[in-house]
Amino acid sequence: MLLRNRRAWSPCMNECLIAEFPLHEGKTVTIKGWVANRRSSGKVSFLILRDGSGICQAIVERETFAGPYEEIKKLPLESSVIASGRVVAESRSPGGFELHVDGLDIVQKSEEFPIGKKEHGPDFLLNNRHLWLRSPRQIAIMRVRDALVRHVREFFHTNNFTLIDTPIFTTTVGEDSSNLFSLDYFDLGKTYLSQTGQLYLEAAIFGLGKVFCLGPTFRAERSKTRRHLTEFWMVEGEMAFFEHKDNLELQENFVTYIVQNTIREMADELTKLERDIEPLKKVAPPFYRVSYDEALEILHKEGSDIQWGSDLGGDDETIITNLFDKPVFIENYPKKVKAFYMKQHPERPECVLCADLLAPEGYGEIIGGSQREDNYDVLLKSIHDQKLDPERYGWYLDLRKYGSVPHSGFGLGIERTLSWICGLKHVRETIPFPRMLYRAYP
RNA sequence: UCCUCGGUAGCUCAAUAGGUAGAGCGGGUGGCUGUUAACCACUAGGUCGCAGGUUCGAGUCCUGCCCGGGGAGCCA
Repeated sequence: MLLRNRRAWSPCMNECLIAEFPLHEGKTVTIKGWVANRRSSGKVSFLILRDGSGICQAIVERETFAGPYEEIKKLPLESSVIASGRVVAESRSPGGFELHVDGLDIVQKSEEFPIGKKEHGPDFLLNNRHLWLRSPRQIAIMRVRDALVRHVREFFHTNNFTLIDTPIFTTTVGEDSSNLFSLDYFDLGKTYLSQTGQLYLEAAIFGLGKVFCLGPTFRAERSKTRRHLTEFWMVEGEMAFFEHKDNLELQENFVTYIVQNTIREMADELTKLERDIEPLKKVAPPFYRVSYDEALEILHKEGSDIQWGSDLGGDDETIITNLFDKPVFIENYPKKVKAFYMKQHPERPECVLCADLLAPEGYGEIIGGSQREDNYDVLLKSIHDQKLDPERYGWYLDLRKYGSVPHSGFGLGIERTLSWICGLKHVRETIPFPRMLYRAYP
């Protein structure tokens, strides 16, 4: 197991983390944590302790324990404690070691903990998200999230990308302003919470070549499905001199890197989440590439009546992903269903050079990407066609005047990707405090 | 915004054809030398989402509203 230093200080000589028990077998140690569960059997009490690094069973025997045995026997769940005792190998204890307690201080005797050992409904759990985060399953998901984000950053840094932090308040909208959260910005009027950092990344490539951003993104879509949050995290990459094909190759390498490293490092957590990782092991370049036109053919064969020109719906995506055992790119969508900044297809002006990446097993879209329109006149026309205000895009149009180059980029949704990796039914469990249509508490 | 399902004890749910509101978990009390969401016994706990209506009688039927789940559209 990978041990990280979670201690800021160490006032007790023999204080250690539960995760470090294998190094302290036979020794007397002190741990600080919470009572995750408790059982007793007359003369023996078993406390399941959690300290942030792991869990272990602590055993307190009435005959030998010097402290207030009866109080400990009834200690409410989630009470905070400092326990000292000898570390003993014990196969019946989670983690393989148990603590034979000889001293136990109660830091705080908990009130009755709302989240019990049996099932709860989503409404109750989400209202108690601040407490739900202590559950083994939620702890596992947060660990996988941490690993995923770490590998995302690692990939970009090892591939010579520079991190660019893009603004949260924006006046230039990436797509349709009806889906933006707006707010009053002093005397300047309306400003919006960012729904993408892409336009700003495009400005940065001229100085730095390859750049990425990772941050929260906001969508005021009134959608409540297992795939939607109003606040979610997105990582975006933008590369100068990358054409459409280069963009897809980078994306397959990127997704492969983050998936393979995360499942390798987080095998224990994924087991806890009962995720069968065999399908994830197949994630390797090349991914399948299906054009929008081919996708329509497939869908028509499967009985869909989708017309050319409309976007793929959730059901359509599910049909396609179920036919493939690896992620699938859907390329070259009709221009009219995509954003104004996507580059027109050189041979088919009614289409754009773009691709969405659909994750298998029914998880659907995790990446949206495209080559960007680098021609000033074509871009200006798109802005007009989509009835956007060209004045607000002055700076963005400028980028096509001073050494414009072919360039491409993509954005990957952290929560959807994590949901796929963890095999979850809903993205709400992938973020510590989910923001949804009817939920902004806690 | 639309479609659909639901709201009964702290939590998860049950309540047959309208006829005295139940269980498991959690809480309390007691028991058990090693347990694995431990177990056993006893016990407390309810404005049946809210407001009207039908009825001798409504958790159950009707109307409106509120809150939530799932989905559509839209998207990562």
